[in-house]
Amino acid sequence: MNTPTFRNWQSVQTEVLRRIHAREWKPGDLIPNEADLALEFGCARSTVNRALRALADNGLLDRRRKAGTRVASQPVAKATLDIAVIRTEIEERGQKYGYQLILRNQAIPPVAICASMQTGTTEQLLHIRALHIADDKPYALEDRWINTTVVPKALNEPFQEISANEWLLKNTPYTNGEIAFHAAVSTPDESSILNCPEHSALLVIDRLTWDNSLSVTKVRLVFGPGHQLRTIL
Amino acid sequence: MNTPTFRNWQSVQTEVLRRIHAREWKPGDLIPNEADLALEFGCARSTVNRALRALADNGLLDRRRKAGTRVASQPVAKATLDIAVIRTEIEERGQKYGYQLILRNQAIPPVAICASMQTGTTEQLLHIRALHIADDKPYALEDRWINTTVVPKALNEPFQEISANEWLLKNTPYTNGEIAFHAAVSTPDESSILNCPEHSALLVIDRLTWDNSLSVTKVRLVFGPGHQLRTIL
DNA sequence: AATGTCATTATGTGCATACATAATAACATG
DNA sequence: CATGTTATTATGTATGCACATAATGACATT
Repeated sequence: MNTPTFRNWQSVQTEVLRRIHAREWKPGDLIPNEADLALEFGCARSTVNRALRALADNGLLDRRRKAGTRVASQPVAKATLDIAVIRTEIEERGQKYGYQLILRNQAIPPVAICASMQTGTTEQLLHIRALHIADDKPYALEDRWINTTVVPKALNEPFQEISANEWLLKNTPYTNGEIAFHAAVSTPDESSILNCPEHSALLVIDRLTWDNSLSVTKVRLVFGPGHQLRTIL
Repeated sequence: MNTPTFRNWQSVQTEVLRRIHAREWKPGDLIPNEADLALEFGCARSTVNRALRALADNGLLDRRRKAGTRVASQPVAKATLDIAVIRTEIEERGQKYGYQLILRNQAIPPVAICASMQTGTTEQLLHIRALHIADDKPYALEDRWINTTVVPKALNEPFQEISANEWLLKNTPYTNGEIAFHAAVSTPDESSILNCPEHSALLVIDRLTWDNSLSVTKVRLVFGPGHQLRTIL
């Protein structure tokens, strides 16, 4: 059997994928080493390396020095959700974006917020509540605390036209963050703002971002009923 | 000022990240080309390329041939959720895993399922309902349809001990899939199985996987109240 | 048997070079 | 002036080579 030669790393990747899908290499199996594959595919080892590294990044292969490369036995599917600016998200779906500021003041947040943001319990933060609107219908309720020690410039922003969501993403650097998704029953308050029946099930996203060891902002986004987050595997 | 030399692609990446965070390079800015950066950093162009490519993969940079590399103006945060086998998920949190099969039969699915799986409306599929249990408490309800034309071997599986979730991930190849998250109010049925109050807000994951153009399985996972999906940014 | 040493091995990475490819700008031509 | 051609430029990638590094196993030593 004469194997065709694979000229680029994508085609090598495709062929390796094919073998995994066709179960020629089963989960847990050790696959040939880079040098051998390079020989077989008629390309350089670095080309094979590139292909296998990409697959390992996607969780399909486990690689360890000396131990070799094996097909992941628990093929962990990685769902990558793109968290964009809400305005962009809405506009990309061809809907009209609207925005309405509900509240903007400085206050001492509840202790739970203080604790997670690691700010003092006597420290005032900037509190913003706002509604994002798609095609004149409520889309998501944003409830945010901003650490003004870290982002003093936020104090000069009215957030009347531009949402804190958008302003912060454009103007504030951050190094890392956490994000969590869960479902919650709507409070009377949320129901009236989002114009939905009480006790609706709402998708909630909590996000907390840090600049090095200082908390920048903590935000809760409550989406209207039926909202879906989707992505491909 | 004498610039230190950067010996590896990670340190180049770190330095580029620093400049972005420090706003030396702002969103939308064009950054120097690879050759210049290589010169500045005292390394090879391929090293710079590796670093910038990695950052572009993470959505922090936009790169286009000839046009050059610029800092992403809409820094789209990418939240990567690892979707593992539920048993593993539970065990990794140090909890005891339990499993209970509720239903296993062959039936013609509702039209909505047929439509999304692109199977005929007269075609019988394998229907599985099962409960995943963490520390003796209901964790998630799995409701699944399996295309037995594609996975005939599933017909020989009792799914009494091993969940369909786990069996399929280990035994069935797939090429692509879709996944969606949303919140739903519990039905009476779900409430009793998950042992939660009626009208609880539950996190629901719908997943549909394909092997090339044939649907493999469609599954709905309904998690108990309070369940969170978390990841880091 | 337990422990330590060392050679071996497979992946990880850096570098110089070459060429491919996409996008753009400059230019020429009708 | 519009349009097509060409040169230029920055990224994309393949290759061969070298060396780094982690993990392993074989072997020796206690």
